[in-house]
Amino acid sequence: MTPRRHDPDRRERILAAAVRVVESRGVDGLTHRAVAAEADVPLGSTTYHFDSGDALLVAALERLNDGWLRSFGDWLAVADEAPSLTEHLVRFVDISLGPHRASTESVYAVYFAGLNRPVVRPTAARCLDEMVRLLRPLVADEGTARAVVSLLDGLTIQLLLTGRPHRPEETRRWLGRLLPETGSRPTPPTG
Amino acid sequence: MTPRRHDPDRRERILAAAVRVVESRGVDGLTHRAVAAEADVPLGSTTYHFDSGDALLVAALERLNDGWLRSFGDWLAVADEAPSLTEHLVRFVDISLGPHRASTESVYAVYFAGLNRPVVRPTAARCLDEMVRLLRPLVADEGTARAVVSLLDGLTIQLLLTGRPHRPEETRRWLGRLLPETGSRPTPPTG
Amino acid sequence: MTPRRHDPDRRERILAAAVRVVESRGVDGLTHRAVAAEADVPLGSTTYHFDSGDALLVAALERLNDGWLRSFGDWLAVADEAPSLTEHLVRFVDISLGPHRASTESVYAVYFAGLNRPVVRPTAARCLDEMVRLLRPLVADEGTARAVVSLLDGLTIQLLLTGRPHRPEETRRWLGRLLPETGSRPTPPTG
Amino acid sequence: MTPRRHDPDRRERILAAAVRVVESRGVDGLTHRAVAAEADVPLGSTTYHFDSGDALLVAALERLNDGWLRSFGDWLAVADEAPSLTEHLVRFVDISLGPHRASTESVYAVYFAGLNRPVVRPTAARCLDEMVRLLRPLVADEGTARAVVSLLDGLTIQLLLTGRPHRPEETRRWLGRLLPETGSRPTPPTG
DNA sequence: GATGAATGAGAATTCATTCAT
DNA sequence: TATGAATGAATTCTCATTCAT
Repeated sequence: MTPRRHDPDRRERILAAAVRVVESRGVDGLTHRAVAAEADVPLGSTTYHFDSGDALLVAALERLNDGWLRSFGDWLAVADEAPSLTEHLVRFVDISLGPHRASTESVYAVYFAGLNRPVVRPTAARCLDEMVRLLRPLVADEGTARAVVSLLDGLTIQLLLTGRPHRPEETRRWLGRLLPETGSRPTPPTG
Repeated sequence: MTPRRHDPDRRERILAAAVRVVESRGVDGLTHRAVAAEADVPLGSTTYHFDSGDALLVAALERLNDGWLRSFGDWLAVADEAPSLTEHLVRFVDISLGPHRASTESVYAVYFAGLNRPVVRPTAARCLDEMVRLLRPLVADEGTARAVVSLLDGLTIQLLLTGRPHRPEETRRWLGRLLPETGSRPTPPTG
Repeated sequence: MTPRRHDPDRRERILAAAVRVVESRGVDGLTHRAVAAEADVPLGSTTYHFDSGDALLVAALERLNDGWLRSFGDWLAVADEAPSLTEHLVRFVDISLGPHRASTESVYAVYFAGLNRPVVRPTAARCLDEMVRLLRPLVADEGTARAVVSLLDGLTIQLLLTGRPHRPEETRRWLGRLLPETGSRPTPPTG
Repeated sequence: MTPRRHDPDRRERILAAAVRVVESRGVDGLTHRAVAAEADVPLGSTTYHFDSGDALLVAALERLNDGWLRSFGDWLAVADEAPSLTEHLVRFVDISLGPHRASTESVYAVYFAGLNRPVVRPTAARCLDEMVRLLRPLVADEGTARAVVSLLDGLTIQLLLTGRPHRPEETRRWLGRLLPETGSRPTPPTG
């Protein structure tokens, strides 16, 4: 480890390292020690900036979520370039399970952490709520958005766990049932 | 701890204790020591019967799955008493999130443990595949079964994490889209 | 923590906080960090004003002693209003173990900290010597004063540790043996 | 550290080492690490036998007490060889502060620990009660025994802390006031 | 077979202190 | 002068696993 007495971005570098640790070793592998090694920083430095394991965990998972939500938002932002929302989402699943599989696994690991540890539950919940919020303007109502997110989550988890290849035509079939796209514009939110 | 020399059900009791440990402390809390304490058995006894941590983990999660699958299977077995399959599944979600919430949380913890640890991935996959297999005879085809399981999983996880109350009419609405029950009998599997 | 730049009483406030920390968490709980939190002051500020742990410890214990000695002195100052010195001291024990129990425990913690840590030994010794000095004018000679302080200390410690209730008539009985009050005035110090 | 796979007296040796650590470094210096080093045993071995710091502390202090109480008991057992009980106790103080000063300091450190930490309070209380019990048959009543123990404790603490030399004639003077030895045998307990 | 004991690794955490600003 | 940041050393504790009996 290079000694570095004055290092203004220390906290930032630690956090980035924490994310990399989660991505490479899973949520359980996130320890102060692992992060210190990954960030090339003394152990005490990690505990200085994140004084408890929970603090480190929550910060890392928040950042992971942010990245995922940004991707999702960016993707939805160009939904109008696709033939249909269904098609656009099918493609999202495809990418999530293909080139982005690693980060997809990490995000679903956040859900897991949320089930086991009360401290991260808000983080996991925020991720879900935010996905719904991003999807909302493109569909008929909030219930639809929630259902679509549920189906996407359930499908993705199933495919991640069973290792079966993604069959876009299946995804299209079921998403289509939830999103009967009539050609009319989605109803804007009333609130 | 009571000494108990000739104890033919030792292995069985350890396993039952392991399940209780997972249910009460989560997957991360499953350690030889915790199980030994819960089973009122010496530490060495747990390592004798399950010589690695993974062995213990997998055995416990398999058993958890079995319990869950049995519930699911039993529930489906009386599906014909319900007004419709949709209605029957809505009710299942209701129960899962209500009286059975604790064991529901445990089962989803198995899923996500599967994401983090390769050794449990087959266990988690088996659970999903088995749910599909149980549902298959009641729906049009295997794809439908998979989609229904996905939606149920996604919905349940969403409700567990956000803490929102279950709204049966919403669940009914979306399940109904996947299961357009026409009154005709489901197509039997062709295989 | 409220930023507070020009704060002339900073040192004073840190010291007062240190005393509160000793009273609430014991001598072992006295750390720079705990004091910083209690005083609502940055950590660096505590190390600036008290550059070593020993300095902080000694300063806090000195102040604790001062408070105790002031109480003891004030009490003795009105000894002539009591029927006898014995009676007055019995009452002091009563109060020490009753309403003032918390601060009594702290002061005896100072004594014993003196046994463990050479740096505080002078502080503890000063407390004892000062009690003797305060008592001296009211009794026959310095030896008597020392014996009375010894008995009071021994009794108090015994009652604190065993949790037995204070029996004033017992205290009166034994103090009376050391202080055979004949009605004659105490011999003034010869020195 | 010599590896020693099978070591039947391991626990015993750890405990003995713990006592030596308390005697040499004080109660605060008693850590698993220090004990491991002193006992020439791996760290894990100390945590195996005494799984918490409190367990180690209590065990060590109990043993320290036992040694002290044995000395005190042995000393009292030959009280009839002395000119008087007072004289015998004066001599005990003399020895405690002289050749046995180190172990005397340790025992009073147990008192200290009792004030600060609830877990050792019973140990400290037991020491006091046991001293009273040992002394009881030699004096008029239990109150006398308690008073004598109080005075001895108070005196000893005072001398340990102030560093003043023991003045046997003073001790004799005050002990004599509590123990007006009339030559008659002490009243045996009525219980 | 069964198990108490042993062990080494690694976890979180706390801390006094130093240093750069 | 004051202080946030940094750091290295300790501490407790938990654990999976191995081993001798």
